[in-house]
Amino acid sequence: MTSIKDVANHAKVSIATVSRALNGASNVTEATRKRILAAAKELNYHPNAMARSLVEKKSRIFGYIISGLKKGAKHCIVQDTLVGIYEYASSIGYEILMFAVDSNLQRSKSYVDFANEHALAGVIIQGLRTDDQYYREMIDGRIPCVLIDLPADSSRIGSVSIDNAAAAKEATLHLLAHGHRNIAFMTGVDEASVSTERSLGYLAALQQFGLAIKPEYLLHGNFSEDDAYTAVKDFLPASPEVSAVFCASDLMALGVLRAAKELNIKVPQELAVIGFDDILLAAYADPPLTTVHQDFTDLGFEAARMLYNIIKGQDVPHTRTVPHTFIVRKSG
Amino acid sequence: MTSIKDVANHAKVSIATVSRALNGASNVTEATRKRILAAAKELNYHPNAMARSLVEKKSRIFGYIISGLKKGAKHCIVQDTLVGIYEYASSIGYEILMFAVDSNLQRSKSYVDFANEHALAGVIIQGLRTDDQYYREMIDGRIPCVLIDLPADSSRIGSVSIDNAAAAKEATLHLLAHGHRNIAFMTGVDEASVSTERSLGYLAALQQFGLAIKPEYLLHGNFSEDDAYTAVKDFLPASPEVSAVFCASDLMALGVLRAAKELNIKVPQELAVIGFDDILLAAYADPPLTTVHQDFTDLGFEAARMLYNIIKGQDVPHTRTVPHTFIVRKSG
DNA sequence: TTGTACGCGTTATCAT
DNA sequence: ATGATAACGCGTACAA
Repeated sequence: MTSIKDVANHAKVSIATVSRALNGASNVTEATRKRILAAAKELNYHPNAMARSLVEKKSRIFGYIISGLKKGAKHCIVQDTLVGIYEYASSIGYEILMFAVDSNLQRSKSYVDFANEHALAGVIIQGLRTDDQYYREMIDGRIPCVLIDLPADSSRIGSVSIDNAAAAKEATLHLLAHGHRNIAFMTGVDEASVSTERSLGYLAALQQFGLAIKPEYLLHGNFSEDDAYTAVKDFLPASPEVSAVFCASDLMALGVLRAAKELNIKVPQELAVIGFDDILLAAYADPPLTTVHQDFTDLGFEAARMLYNIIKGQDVPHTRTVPHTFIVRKSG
Repeated sequence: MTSIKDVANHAKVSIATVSRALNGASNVTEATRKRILAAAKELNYHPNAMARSLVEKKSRIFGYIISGLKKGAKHCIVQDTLVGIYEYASSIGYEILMFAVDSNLQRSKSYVDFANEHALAGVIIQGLRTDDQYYREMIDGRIPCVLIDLPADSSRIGSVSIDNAAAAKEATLHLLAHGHRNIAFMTGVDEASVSTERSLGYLAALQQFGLAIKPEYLLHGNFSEDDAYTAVKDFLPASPEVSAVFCASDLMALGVLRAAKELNIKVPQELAVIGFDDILLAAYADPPLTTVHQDFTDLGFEAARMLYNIIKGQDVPHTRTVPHTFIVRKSG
């Protein structure tokens, strides 16, 4: 590999001048800069990323830390988010280094160690639960973090998500506007903040209509298709007055759809079902799912952009709400 | 950050001894090794990846180079593959650095530069066309490569894929066994080797049945749902004798399904449709797609495993065929 | 404006 | 078995 030394020799200058010229320092004659740039191009010189990171004590790499990267996922959330992160990162010459937590792999190190070892410029964290074992250590550390779908509880770190509460309220209001009065809510895992937000939106809508909250209408699906299926399989026959189920994720809505089919309950005639996320399968479900669309690519892009701003010390808001869309299809 | 120096001071030895102890060199007293390990653990020491890579002239990072990472993909191929790569990589303490080509981003550098800058231990390449501008430079370079779905044309590089020809033949034979004699084939982009392989399998099956090859039955869908839709929209009405279409990808099969629905052609009664890949949507299509299942997570895992073997100089085959499954659903 | 020289944290070579 | 020290390629403080 050609190093800065080669360029220096070729351009008849010292390595210091090469470094200055290539990094846009002002104190370099235009003539020598030209010569150096030409030499660099001719030799196809590219700075060694490790050497640079070593001396700068910081790499030009973003870590993308995700929980729940596992085989056979029914949605492309990681991929879609990655597209957005990648797009922004590549626009500023940064790379993406992956880290998956809890993919039941035995890892010898935590993502905190991971981030430190590589002197990551910053990390984007997604899918983590606030009770994760390394969460606090990471966001209290010296490496800038942006969280996707987790609230930022410190001014030092960033957070991007859609307005989950508003979106959930919107969905519930849609059901209410269509005459439904006994609406069940299928929540995800309690430790995910989006679960809380979405249930808050659901409750707010009921309240707006002056409806009483029935605790027995709160179902637990753990963001899992199977768990949701199991939950409603017992619940629906026992609660015939329930005419709609709003699910905190499409996957759970799919589980509800399957249960309804087996119970011979027609959707949407006898039971309206609304999901959340608008995963790819939502539009292809039978019937197609009415749901809240969130654009994970936008989320990823905004997360990366915010991370870079934080790194550069820009004084920008550390919380960003990305627009969502309520999509009415056939299921409710 | 705690460095090797801190550990050395804490354990009252030189940094050289620490390095030896931590890297499992034999010439270290068991007593001092214990002391060093204890110190390392107490100080939560983790070697600086950049410093190590710099001196070793090779990082412990795999590059994952993909073409076609773009927003709104209808399949999770990248994500699924990543899961497999990640699983193997993390089992050997390696990380994954991403690189997307041609996502119409202006990148200042090629993936060859990318790989060199980071002194990648090796790269896994997916979705690239053999006529890609940097392809030869990359695989002729000094960095080990494993290709997914591209044939290896050199003994230095690896290649993993399913047996595309056999799978395509299997699918075509299925149609033939069900009495179809006028079977159209929707191919992908010609520069993708899987297109060639799959059309070869199609042709082999016809030949086995002593059927003539009709060039007009060869449709071009460019692996695109819309292109496939357009292609059959004209073709099907003009060729009523065609009773089956075998598509080189599920996405194209989805396009055919859409066209058939608009043309009021019943699938599978009047037209059998078979896809390829078994993307998530395949099972949810209407009717569910009969298709060839390929496990991208396996593909990724095997690619990473092979890459590591090549790096370690293991004398193993550089071509690996991962099993596929023919899945009969309702469409054909 | 340009060059010299040091340091980043590690591995490896050579003494001891 | 252990320690001192040279490299790895780069940025930068300081000297010229």
